[in-house]
Amino acid sequence: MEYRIQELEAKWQSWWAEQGTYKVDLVPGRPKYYVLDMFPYPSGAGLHVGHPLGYIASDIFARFKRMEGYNVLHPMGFDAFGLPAEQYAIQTGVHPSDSTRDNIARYREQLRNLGFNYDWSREVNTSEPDYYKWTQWIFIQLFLHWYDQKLQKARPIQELAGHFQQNGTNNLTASFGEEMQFTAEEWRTMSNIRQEEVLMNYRLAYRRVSFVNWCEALGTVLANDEVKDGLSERGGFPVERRPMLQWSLRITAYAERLLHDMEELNWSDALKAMQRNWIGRSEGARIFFSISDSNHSLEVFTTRPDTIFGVTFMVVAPEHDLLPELTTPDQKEKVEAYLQYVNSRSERDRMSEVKQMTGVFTGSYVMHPFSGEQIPIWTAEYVLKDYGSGAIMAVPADDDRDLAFAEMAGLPVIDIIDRAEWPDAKREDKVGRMIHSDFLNGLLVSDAIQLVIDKLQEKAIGERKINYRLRDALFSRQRYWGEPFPIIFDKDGIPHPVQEEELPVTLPPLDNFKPTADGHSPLARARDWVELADGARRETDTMPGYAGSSWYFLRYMDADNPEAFVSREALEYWQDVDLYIGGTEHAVGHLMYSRFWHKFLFDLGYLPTNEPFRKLINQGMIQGVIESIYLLKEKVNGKHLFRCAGLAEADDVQKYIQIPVLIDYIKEYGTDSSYLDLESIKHFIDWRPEYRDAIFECAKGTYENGVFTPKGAENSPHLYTHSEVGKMSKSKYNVINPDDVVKVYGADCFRMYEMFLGPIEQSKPWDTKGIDGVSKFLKRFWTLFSHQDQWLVQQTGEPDRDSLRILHQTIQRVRDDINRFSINTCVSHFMICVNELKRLDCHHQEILEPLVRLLAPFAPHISEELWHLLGKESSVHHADYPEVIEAYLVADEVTYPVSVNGKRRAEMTVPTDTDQRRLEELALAMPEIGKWIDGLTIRKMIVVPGRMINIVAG
RNA sequence: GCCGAAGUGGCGGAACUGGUAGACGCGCUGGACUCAAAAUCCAGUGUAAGCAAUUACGUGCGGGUUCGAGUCCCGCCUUCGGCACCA
Repeated sequence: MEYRIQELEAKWQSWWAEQGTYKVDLVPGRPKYYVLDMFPYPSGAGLHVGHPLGYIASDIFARFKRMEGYNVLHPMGFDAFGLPAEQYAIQTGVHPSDSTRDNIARYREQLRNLGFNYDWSREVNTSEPDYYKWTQWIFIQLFLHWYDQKLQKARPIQELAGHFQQNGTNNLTASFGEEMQFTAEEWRTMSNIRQEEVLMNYRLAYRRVSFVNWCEALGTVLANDEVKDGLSERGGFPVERRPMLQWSLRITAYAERLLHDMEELNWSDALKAMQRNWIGRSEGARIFFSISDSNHSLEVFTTRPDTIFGVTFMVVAPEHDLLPELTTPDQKEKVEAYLQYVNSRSERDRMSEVKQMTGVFTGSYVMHPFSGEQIPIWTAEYVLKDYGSGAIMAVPADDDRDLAFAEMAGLPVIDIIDRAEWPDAKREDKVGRMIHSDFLNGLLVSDAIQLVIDKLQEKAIGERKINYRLRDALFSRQRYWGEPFPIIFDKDGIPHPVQEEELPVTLPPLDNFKPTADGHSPLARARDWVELADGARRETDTMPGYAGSSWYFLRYMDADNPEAFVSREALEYWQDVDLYIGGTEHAVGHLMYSRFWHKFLFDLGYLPTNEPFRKLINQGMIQGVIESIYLLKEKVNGKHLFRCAGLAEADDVQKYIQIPVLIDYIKEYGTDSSYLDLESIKHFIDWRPEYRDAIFECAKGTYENGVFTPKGAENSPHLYTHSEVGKMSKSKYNVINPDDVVKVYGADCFRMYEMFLGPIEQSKPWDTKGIDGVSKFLKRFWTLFSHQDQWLVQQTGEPDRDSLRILHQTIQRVRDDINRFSINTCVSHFMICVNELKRLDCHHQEILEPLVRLLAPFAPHISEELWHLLGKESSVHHADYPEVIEAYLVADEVTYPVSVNGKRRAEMTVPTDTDQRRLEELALAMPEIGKWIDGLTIRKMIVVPGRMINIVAG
């Protein structure tokens, strides 16, 4: 029997599918285990070798858990709504649902090729109406609820209306957008429209005006990272910040729980730190400064109320609501000019440019609450509208930015903290004694903070407050390929949720996917769909990419249920995700939104758990090498000129641009000396015909119009390319498809090789240098069973003790390493085991049979084949995990390193049960040791049983 | 700038709680088989000196703790990833 990889892998993949080997059902009484992968966006480029890294690890773990006796849920699906399909549709006219369907088919095939144990009967696709019906349903629930901070729980909006009816805003503990105060009487006399507006201020899904990066030329809203220097990254068109009425989700209501509940999760500290920083909780006070010559007051948030006597100016954000009112006629021109400047800058620009302070005086003043002094109000872009109250009290003596601003604007600085007693303290340490601070003088900072807040409270102009950096999530997109909102506006413009029976609200068919000229979603083109009876209209925005991915892990539990997003029965059994593996790029966004939705559904009583993912592992990225050649920016005699990397770098790289080359054409790809030869230049020209007439120059000569003119005796050019490590992406032409690797080496080999590359958390560029080692290992493993046409497995007699020891040692090591997700070292253990068994010429059934089971999670195909060749009928993947028999692990002898003063000088092999005193005697008696301790006094002997012996002499 | 992760042979990496640094694999060198090659098998392979036994040095750099440090502590350097001028 030969090891025919391709044949054998295809055979078992079909068999597993026919047998439903990986299908799972609820089995009451059997312990569950849920292993989840972050589902992919099915892009046109197909799956590349980076995707499977995490999938292989989770596949191994899921199989391992199943063999240990767990009922394992291990599903896969597709995050199928998204911008690329829509852009492809705009370019080619292919409907996003068609391209998405094709891409998914390809992904599914590629995943199948790798032998993953997904239960495909549970596949989800976020772009299918059966799925997004429930995304819409969850949105409606968010719309119909508000958050009660006192009960720390979402509650139905009717209960809030009831509260208003009875008490107005008295004793209200709701999360809200803007602060409101009214009596029950006032509520009752409000118009219906006004009441709806008020309720909108409290709903968990609500509409508000948000500033977006609007690009007129592209007719669309851009994300922060799509904007560079006030211009769109694509095309370089101007971008302005424009207010738009859009849907948002009140994730801020859950800030405290999102922060607090993280403690119990089995996530890395680094990841928790990222989420913690994102939420950004800070304790401080809100203070109201009364504005001179006005009956308004200016609210600020500060973490340092103790520094109130150091305030020398106030700053409001350029978008602050009160700014127009604060601006005096003689400052109007300056303020407006400044606003125009600010508008041209994206949020990212405003945040990244630290050095240069800008801002203008508004002309108004506030009154200091204690000294009564007049303090000027400025506006400056370093104060952000969405953080705190959008205004600060500036204390240049104790804040670097305020100081920089004061220096720029020529404003005074008042020292208020004496740190003489804490010479090493920095500002952020919050220590010191107050000076120049009236009633605070001499107090410690911490005491002063409390005293100031108390005084402010007495005067009713301030209070303690906890502030979060976290902002509400913008939930509207002006796009086609996303979930439509299940919302209808009546003729008064009041939004109403669609009746549950009418869900899903499906996307209307369209053939033009461009946004409308006035910036509305392409859905606005579908007049018949938008316009309803009685002047009612549908919402035309769609939901963002993270809508469908915020709850998909729940749908897998009960993927086809038409009655509910998931049945109670399935939830009671599967509970939550035990292990979630995915990339760090989703560390904040996706995980935060999922946790928020999960908690919300928990509040409504739909879920039994309040956190979705118990344990999380971030896999590293497998990067690619981007290969490019240097093109001289200036044409030479009207022709393009490409130069070898060596020549261009010796010249001046600024004069060149880099043109990426499809890596298939590169010789010695991924090495320092990757290059193009004659043949590859021809390929390149066929691929990019616009460079047909270009000149290619390298040290060996020049290529032009199909002719190579050598400088010396060479007959081929050797055009060195520029190589850099980066993301694998279609646009860099460096995608490596796992199918190609599988075709040559087989899926088992590919899987084990990716694991063998190193720890899963680590990022590394793809390279196949070591893959032969893994391939050889699998072949050697096979030869333990069969060589040429001979079946070697021996069924009679007892295996020898050495073989048994090796087997059980391997079982123990592999099991322990899987448990700590050290999968790369598992592969090494297997290699060592096979090497040893080969050396011992062991072919015994009692050794090989458990070994097949042990290898099954890693190399499922070869294991299944050998398992059946051993005469088994059912799948190896349903077999029990092999057990370690401790008795076999004990070796008869141990080898001790013997050190003198910590340096290893000799080795000593003794029976395992040698006692400590005897070990000391033997070590001291060794001739190799004698010469090192000669003439010295033995001060101490250190013996670590089973590990080492150290003689301390001096 | 801040936060996070990491620096170990020619390369990927191993060393779980402080205990033989370099497991395992690639590559390389030599040998066996072969007309030859591939494949396979055997041996060697951190650096330097030495015929050798052996010795010295060696985990980014500089200190420290310890019988003993890749691992712990202090100070630096470099690379990668993330980001918030957060009041």
